[in-house]
Amino acid sequence: MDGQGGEKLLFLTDEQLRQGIEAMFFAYRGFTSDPDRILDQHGYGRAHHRALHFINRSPGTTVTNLLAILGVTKQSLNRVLRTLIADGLVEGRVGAQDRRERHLHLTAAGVALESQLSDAQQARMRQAYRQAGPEAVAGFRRVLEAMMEPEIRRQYARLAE
Amino acid sequence: MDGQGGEKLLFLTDEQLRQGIEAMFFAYRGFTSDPDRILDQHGYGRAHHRALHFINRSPGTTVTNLLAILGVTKQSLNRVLRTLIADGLVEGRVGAQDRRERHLHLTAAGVALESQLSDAQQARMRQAYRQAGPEAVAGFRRVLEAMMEPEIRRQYARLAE
DNA sequence: CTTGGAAAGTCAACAAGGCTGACATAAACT
DNA sequence: AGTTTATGTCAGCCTTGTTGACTTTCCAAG
Repeated sequence: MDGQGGEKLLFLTDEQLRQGIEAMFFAYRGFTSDPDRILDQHGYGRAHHRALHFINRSPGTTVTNLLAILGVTKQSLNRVLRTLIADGLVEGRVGAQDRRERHLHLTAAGVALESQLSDAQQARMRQAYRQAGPEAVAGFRRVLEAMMEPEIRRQYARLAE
Repeated sequence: MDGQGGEKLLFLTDEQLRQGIEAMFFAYRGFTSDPDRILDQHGYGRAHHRALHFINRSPGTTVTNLLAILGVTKQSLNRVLRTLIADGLVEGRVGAQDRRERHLHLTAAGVALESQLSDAQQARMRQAYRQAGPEAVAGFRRVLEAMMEPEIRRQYARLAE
């Protein structure tokens, strides 16, 4: 089912794969460049952006949840979270049922910065989507999903619910 | 040409863009995970991989060329290049016409490691391409290209020649 | 033939953001 | 009462990015 089942798949030459790899590399740079500039002005880095993004996405999420999504150690995340809380962008509320948990929320200031970052990144994404067309977008999403680790893909799908 | 030319483009909701952003983030993690594991065993990092990749791609390229492609400072690149040369994976040949330039080449050992990294990354890419199908791949590429900085897109196109 | 400037390399210092390991505390569970 | 879980924190290390200053080499133009 592979030898000739891949009628159109014969085009998967070494060179094509290599170009796909390079496209990912260069595109990811573009993808992060706008938020990076904004973060820089505020003295933050990409790690802060990621935390803000996912707290905004799932308000009330716990630290453990966030660790699983971000795939970093708690020490690494804590360093970032500590500064965001100290700067009044994030709030950690003690859990109602389980009081060990901290439920993370953005403050008004946190929402403001997240929006600014999000707007910049979304603007580029929108431009790319428009330029490529709706069918390209569907393909883009399918390939990206197929590229994720299965475990991560599940979390990704859960977020999109 | 934009106001209503986007018949199908009305679907660009905030939520869709957000999912695209998350897909990029998670997919990039998958994209780098296999090479990362191999690099770790050799005591190298992603920066070494990038250097090996582009030297392999454009044998005889100069340090300045590489700097432009990688978008880092020469000090940063030099540190990586120095270890690769010391470890006998890369060779820097003095330029024939302009003897200030170093023309970079992989040694046999360099080619071996690059292949190992490349094979791992290509395997994932191939699997994702097959799973998503040829039309999705075309769309994937179009969106990625539209996401790059224009300057970078030109370099990307030049590489693909 | 001198001099300006480009290409390359090096040293030092610093920061972000990963990591490990060890340990503390509070709360929940058994 | 004892164990497990969630979180936080200290200390230290690594990679990989940065800036700034400086040197060496060497081409090319005056």
